[in-house]
Amino acid sequence: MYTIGQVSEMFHLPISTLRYYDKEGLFPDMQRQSGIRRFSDREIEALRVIECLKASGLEIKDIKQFMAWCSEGAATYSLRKELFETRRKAVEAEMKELQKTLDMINFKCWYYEKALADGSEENIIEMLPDKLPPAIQKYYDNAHK
Amino acid sequence: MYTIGQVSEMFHLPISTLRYYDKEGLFPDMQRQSGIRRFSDREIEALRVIECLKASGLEIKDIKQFMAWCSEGAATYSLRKELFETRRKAVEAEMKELQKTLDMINFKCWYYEKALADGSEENIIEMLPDKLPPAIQKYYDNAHK
DNA sequence: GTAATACCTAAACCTGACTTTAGGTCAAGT
DNA sequence: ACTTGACCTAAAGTCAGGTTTAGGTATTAC
Repeated sequence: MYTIGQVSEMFHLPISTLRYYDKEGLFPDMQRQSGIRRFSDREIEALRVIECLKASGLEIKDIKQFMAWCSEGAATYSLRKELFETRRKAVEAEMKELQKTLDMINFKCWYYEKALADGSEENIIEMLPDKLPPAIQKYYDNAHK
Repeated sequence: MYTIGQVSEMFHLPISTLRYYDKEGLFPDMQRQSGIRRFSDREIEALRVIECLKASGLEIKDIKQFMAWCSEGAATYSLRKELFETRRKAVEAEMKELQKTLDMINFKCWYYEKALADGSEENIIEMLPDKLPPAIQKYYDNAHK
């Protein structure tokens, strides 16, 4: 059992954020002792899942829905499983997007390195798109698909 | 040369967003013809870079700074290069975060699949953390590091 | 000539996720 | 007794990144 201050330190989250999560219904079963929140292992695990779902791009109101399902027991296993499968697809898509972004960034890093060495961008434009170093080719392709 | 409507279709961005970007200074050199914006190749390329920098997590006001550097010519090559190198680090970090998130999601998918097969979560808790299927082990480790 | 389109601006509005403020309770230490 | 520290609430404020609204111009289509 932990106080809000302890949980705040454990997760490096402001107390105000924990209270906000609680107000939004993310800890539907949290107990209180004369008004004071008691975070049990259940809430600690919930918080880990909250961070995961948030990082996957899920909104607070949908995390609330998930937490409500958790309170409902075995009847919602398949809903919960489907939610995580949808999250998996979303995260995989996001990672692909980020890989494309990284490709373009790498191209730009190469580009400015060349511009710095040349003192101008002129000849870089000229050498595109056929004379690119092979390692840079895909970044260019990606950036100009 | 394109009108705002054509660019809107090319990039699948609302016209209001393009005007907002312009207002925020993201197209510092855009020309107008009797009040109407003319998007040249320069602005089209700028828009590609804007999408890249946005996807990398950069804020609009910092993208504006970058676009201003582009207008200043060769004197800012190294600033621009450093910006992209910083973006590379940020994106790489974000991808690592997303991989951890994905690991936990995969664990949860496995968990609910097992819960559904068993009809209860009881025995799953019991079989943790030593008897996990090897393919799932790292997801659990990650989720409970 | 008038109606439909496509463009324009300034300013207000919106959303999600918090954070801050203002005021209050309660237990422990001095 | 009284101050300190950790907790509490409701409500207002903040911020980024847009979107919507209200009113206007300019060109083409009939």
